[in-house]
Parts: sequence; structure tokens; C-alpha cells
Amino acid sequence: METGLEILKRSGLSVTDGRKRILKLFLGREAALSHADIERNTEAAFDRVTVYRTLQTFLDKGIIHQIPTTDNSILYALCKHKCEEGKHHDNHVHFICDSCDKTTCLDDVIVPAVKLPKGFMPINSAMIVSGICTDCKK
Amino acid sequence: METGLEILKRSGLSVTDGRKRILKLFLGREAALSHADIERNTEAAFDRVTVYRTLQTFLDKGIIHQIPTTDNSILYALCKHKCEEGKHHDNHVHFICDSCDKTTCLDDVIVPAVKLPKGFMPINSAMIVSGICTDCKK
DNA sequence: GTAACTGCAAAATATTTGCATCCTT
DNA sequence: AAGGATGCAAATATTTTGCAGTTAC
Repeated sequence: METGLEILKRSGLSVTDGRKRILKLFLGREAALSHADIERNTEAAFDRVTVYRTLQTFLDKGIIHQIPTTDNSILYALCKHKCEEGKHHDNHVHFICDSCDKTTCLDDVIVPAVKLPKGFMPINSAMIVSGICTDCKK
Repeated sequence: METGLEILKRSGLSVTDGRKRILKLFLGREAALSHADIERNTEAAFDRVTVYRTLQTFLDKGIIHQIPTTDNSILYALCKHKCEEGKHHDNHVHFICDSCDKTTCLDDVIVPAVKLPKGFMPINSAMIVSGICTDCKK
């Protein structure tokens, strides 16, 4: 498994304490994180602004991707397959648990192709499934 | 085609000028609307607060549904098939045009089922396809 | 007439920007 | 040493809430 340090290096980013800590959060968790999750992280609270800027940098470098949700929030998750800058390959399904609210990247479930009406040319697809996750089903 | 008046009546809502105007916007447009689209509507600007409250009411009554997008915004679109309160049947694919930014409900394209890993129980699915729409392809 | 809806003001939240300071390389 | 990253303050933008006045039924 790639470490935070390795991710920063291969992305050509300076290795700073904050970035390492935020990556550690992502690496140590199955579920996707919200801005708030990161801001009030256990070790020491991050400055709001730093979180905004760090997430933006990670997005730009293809380290993380955004997951759209129907409620105002946006979630972030690591790109498992290396993404080029700007171009994401996060064509996997995301699962949101209605019970515990955790969002999981189902990296092995790829978004199926659909047949669109005449005239629509697809480029990217995203799929979000909600329901009950493994942990909550027990 | 159902009129705004009819929609309000069957939903048990008071028929007010603002609600009729907002419904008219939805009915007269193929694409989904953002909060901002509605706020600065052509006839006369709505009060911000009224838009928030009206959209919330429509959501509660199952008149409209939200469409998640990867950029911070949320879009709203009419539910074509009658939705019960709280329970939406908007299981169709949404299409976002990368060129003109319009979001269209592909009402006839239903979200395909996917096989999830053991333990995950799906309840709802959403799918967003981005690319080039009919209008922009010309 | 009563309950529901709206608009205004203001509070609470969230996001962005500028700049001085500190840390990486 | 130089450029990038961070923290603080403050400017913007977004969303929510309270309340008084208005409108629908």
C-alpha cells in the first residue's frame, strides 16, 4: 500500500505535516471524508483554510476525487487507480449507507454503460447507490 | 401535460403567485434548474428566502427532486412520475452537458442495477452521465 | 377569520482572498 | 536563498431563522 509520503512525492508536492496528516486520514479509513471530517480530525484541528487549499491541491493532482451527494455536502475519497492531473478515472460505484452515513468507494464495481437517447454523447459516468452497508447489516 | 396549478392542487399546497411562477420555470424548460437560476428569473427576482422555502416544500411534497453534481451545486428538476411524499422514484439517468452546462433528465433511461459486493444492500441508485448534449452536438 | 405564505432583517455557516510568516527543497 | 505552504484576519457568499405583514381558502 502506498504511503502518504509516496503519494506526495510522485505528485510533485512539498511534503508538509498537514498534507501527510490529511492523507493519513484518507489512508486509514474505508469511507469517504467530508470537509468537516477532516477539519475536526482527532489529533489537532486543522485551520479551515488549509483544509480547503489542501483538498483543492489534491483534486488538481488527481490524488482524491469528489463524490456528489444529494444533500448539500461533498465527499472526498482517494483515487485508488492513479489518476492523471485533471483527468479522473474514478469510474467506480459509490455506496452511501442510510444508516451510518458512511460513503464507501466500491472500487471493483465499475459504472455500467447505458444506452442514451439519440444525440447525447457520454464522456463520463458516475453512480451512487444508497442502502445498508456491510457494517450496519450485522 | 399537467399545469402548475394542478400540481399544487394535488399536492395540497396553497396556490400562490410565487409557487406558480417557479413551477412555470420548471415546466417550460427541459433542463434542471439551480437555486440561482430560479432566484434571478426573468420576470421578477424572487426573494432568496422564498426560493429556499419553496424548493424545500416542493421536495417534501415530491414535486421536484435533487440532482447531485460534482461541483458544489445542487440542481432541481420536476419529478415526472408522481412521487409520494418523501419517497422519490427518480430512478432515471441525469445528463450534464460539459459544453452548455445544462442538466437534462433522461426520463426514459433508467438506472441499471449493479452487482454489489457481499454485504451491501442497495435501496436507491442514482446515475449521472456527463458529455455533450443534443443541442451542443449540432 | 385562520392558517399558511412571503419578505425583510439578521444570525449562522460556508467559502474565498490577501498578506505576513514559516517551512521545504 | 527562493518558492511554496500555512495561519490569521477579513471579505464574500450561502443558508437558516424570527417575526411582522399579507394572501389564500
